[in-house]
Amino acid sequence: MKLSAGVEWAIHCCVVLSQADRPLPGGRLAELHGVSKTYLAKHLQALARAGIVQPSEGRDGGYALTRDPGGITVLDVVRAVDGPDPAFRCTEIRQQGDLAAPPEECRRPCGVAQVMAEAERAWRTSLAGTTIADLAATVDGDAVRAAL
Amino acid sequence: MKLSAGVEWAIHCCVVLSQADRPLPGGRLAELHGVSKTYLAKHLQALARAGIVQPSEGRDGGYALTRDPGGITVLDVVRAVDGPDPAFRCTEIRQQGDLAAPPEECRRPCGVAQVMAEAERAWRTSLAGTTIADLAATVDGDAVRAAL
DNA sequence: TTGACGTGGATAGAATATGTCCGAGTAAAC
DNA sequence: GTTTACTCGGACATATTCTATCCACGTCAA
Ligand code: FES
Ligand code: FES
Repeated sequence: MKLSAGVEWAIHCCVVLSQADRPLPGGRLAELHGVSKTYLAKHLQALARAGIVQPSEGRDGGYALTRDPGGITVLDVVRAVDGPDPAFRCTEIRQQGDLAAPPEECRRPCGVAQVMAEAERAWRTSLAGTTIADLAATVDGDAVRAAL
Repeated sequence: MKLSAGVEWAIHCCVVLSQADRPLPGGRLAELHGVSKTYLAKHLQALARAGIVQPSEGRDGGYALTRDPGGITVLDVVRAVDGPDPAFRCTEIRQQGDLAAPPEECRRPCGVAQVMAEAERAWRTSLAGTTIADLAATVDGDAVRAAL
């Protein structure tokens, strides 16, 4: 199991944006974290599609959060960047091969899939318990604002 | 985030093995589930390295569980097949770029990394709460044993 | 002796993640 | 209103990983 590296970038960008009072360009956000401008832009686009950040074009444009940092959970960002697909995908192998179960036993989802789904639910619940505002409180907000 | 498809194969194989009273060859396990023999063999080797199954070589050889199904958790199988690396890997981008935090502020792990680690802990805890024996109780054991 | 089986590595192909590029469009400045 | 600089957005390569296959070898039971 592997999570896209862009997740770390995106969350940190959201924390920085929560400290800014005006839109920040994608290139500036990349410089602040020392990462690829163009690749970060791709993830910012994903955040925009998810409705987490609002892009403004033209000169002095950039990205800004669409709502209060306390209303954006870490899960929102992770789902936007990494995609909403669950990590475990059941391919219904119980219906294939020599010991294929009859269809009437497959109305209920496979027990294995249920366990994996429950675990992912716990994972998402944990991520949803922290907001960008919570994370912003753990960093030096003054230093971030001074770097604008 | 994506989980290896071999995880599904491996868990189902462990459930089948819990119903068997003698070693089952890897090729037979593949036929039972209708999957690639050679690729499944690779995952079975991973299970063997993790000490979950015990291979027996030579004629009439095969794989058997090393301990009671009640002592093997789903997490054990997932870690064996998918690897022990955490899904989220912090690259310490807070120490890079224009707003690099000074080292004295980086003694504690980044708050973002803490949140992600806590979520993965919840995921693993959930997986560790179910054993192969629990899963075996949800399938038709008679049908499996009849297919031997 | 023989045949079946697991082990490990080497080897392709497919899918995905990562990184880069340039054009269309926009808003500010003059 | 024109110019200009700046932005986003998607299309385009590259690298890494996952998936799948094959073969040579050692092992064990019949
Ligand atoms: S058939 Fe997919 S998890 Fe059991
Ligand atoms: S620096 Fe890696 S998660 Fe914050």
